[in-house]
Amino acid sequence: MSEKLDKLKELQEELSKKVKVVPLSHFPRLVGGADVSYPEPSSALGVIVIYDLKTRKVLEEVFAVEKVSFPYIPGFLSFRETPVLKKAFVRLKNIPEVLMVDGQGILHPRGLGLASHLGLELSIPTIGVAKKPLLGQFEPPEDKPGAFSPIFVQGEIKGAVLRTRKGVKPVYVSPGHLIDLDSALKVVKASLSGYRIPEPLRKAHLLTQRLRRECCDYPGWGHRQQGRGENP
DNA sequence: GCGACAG
DNA sequence: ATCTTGTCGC
Repeated sequence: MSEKLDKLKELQEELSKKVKVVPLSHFPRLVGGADVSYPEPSSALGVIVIYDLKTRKVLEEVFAVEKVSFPYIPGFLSFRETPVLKKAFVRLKNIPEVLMVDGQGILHPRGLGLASHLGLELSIPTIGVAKKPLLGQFEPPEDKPGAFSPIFVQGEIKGAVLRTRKGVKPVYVSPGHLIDLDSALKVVKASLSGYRIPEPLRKAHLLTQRLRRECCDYPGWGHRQQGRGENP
């Protein structure tokens, strides 16, 4: 009954070999934020927001709805959320230099968290920013914004616990694809704006929740651009 | 065997 | 993730 997962585990191990952990060549200006909500148990709503680090404003927002085709199983989140996020991604006019994803990167049992899997399929740099730990050994970081401590997995540093705000629970950062931990931390820190969640992801999450209730599904859906209030 | 376990 | 209001504290 669970040989299916064994098959997927092999796939993850195979794909993880293709993940590149390297420093980002240039500091990014356009940072994306990707998140998913569920208007109903059978459908997923994916959102990607493009945030301009220079102007500190949202440049573009896109979303997509897709039937859920996989259950939530810790360690296999990417098979559930990657489809709808890819669908939303192709609707972007502006391609982000790096995409922050709500979930783990290489800090995963088989080195292929949602951020890594998505980055691999999109061939763009991605960063995993999770609100809870999935695995690893670490010490709590100091209660000061920007403070962080490494997360070890079998003696190797795979990510970091980052304090984004004083007196608030930290977030778990790890490289997704085409980026390393140092670059990832720099980007996440530069994307903070006083809240626990970095701005690109926070904006994506807010939109994901707003659209979830605004009843969905009708022609003309899927695209939102700066300035204009609604859909083209 | 038991507990943990991203969203 | 989702079901859900008020309340305590910086």
